[in-house]
Amino acid sequence: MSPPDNRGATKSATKSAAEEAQLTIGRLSKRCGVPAKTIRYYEEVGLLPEPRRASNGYRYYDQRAVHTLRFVGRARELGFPMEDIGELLTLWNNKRRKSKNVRAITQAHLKAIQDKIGMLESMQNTLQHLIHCCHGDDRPDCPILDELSAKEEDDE
Amino acid sequence: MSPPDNRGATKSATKSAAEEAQLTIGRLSKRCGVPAKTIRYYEEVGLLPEPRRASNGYRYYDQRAVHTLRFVGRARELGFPMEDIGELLTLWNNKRRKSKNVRAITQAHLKAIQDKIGMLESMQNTLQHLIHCCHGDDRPDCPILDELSAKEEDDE
DNA sequence: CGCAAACCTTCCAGTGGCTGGAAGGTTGTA
DNA sequence: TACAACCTTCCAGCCACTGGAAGGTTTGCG
Repeated sequence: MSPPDNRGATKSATKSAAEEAQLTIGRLSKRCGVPAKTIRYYEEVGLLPEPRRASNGYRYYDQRAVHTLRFVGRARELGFPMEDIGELLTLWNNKRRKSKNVRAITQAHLKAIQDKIGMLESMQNTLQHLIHCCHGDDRPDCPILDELSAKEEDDE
Repeated sequence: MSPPDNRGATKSATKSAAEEAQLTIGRLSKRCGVPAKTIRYYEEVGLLPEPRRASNGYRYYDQRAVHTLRFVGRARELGFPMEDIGELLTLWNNKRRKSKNVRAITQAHLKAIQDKIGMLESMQNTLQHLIHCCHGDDRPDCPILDELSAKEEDDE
């Protein structure tokens, strides 16, 4: 039932750096800025490997897990979908990778981002125009509603 | 078991325009550019009123439904969330509305859009920089992966 | 008139990326 | 020894659909 080793090594500098501090999920969470729930979720969907379990069932993580989770966290911040991140992790762990594969994933993701920006900017332009046209007072006349309910010619 | 009235009035100009052509969900779908599945969904979540049902169980829609669904469709194209659209519909149907209420909803939505654009542009900038730095060849060295795995100082 | 294609119906499940909460066991601290 | 603060699993929900199964109805054509 006892936790295995020096997981509380944060304050003691006596332990050598080579001895890996084992982290509970809560500590890993704080270190990487990723909620514990999310870490479990990443594990469940196969993005993160299953960590060692102590006899009490607790997950214990090593330093490598910290790096991996930070990698995932940063990739998520850049908006990469989980599927991409899985591939990026594989490439990251493969010393014989070709950087063009990494680049291709990134390029495709960038394009997806740009497409989204384009759509949002189109919405933005229309909305700004509508807001500009609307008096925004106590009267009912409203170009915004007029635009939303505008008739358009329909064939068929 | 017989459909109620002149739902096939598309070709005959003999019927007066005042007589409302009743549309099946499929026809309404085509007229408004919204999938039938989505129309049922909108009804289910209360965004659209329940239409008349013929004795065979089919939904039949009148001209008013066409206008409403187009309104919803356009609002969705502008990215309004369903909750907002519900409020916009209510205001649209209220002749004593105040246009400032419409404007406020639109303004808040615009801000949400702009926030999203800001985040995406930040991602875009980083991604462009990374892609620019990466050779994208057959060698493993990759600034993109370097960036994602960059160490940062951690307290605690 | 018969038959197949094209409709329509309901219900259930899945998408992405978490997030909240319940119910229960374990650990750390005063 | 009490109790907070962890940890565990499992289930449900978010948004706005979308897909598919299983079954009934209508339409168009030979």
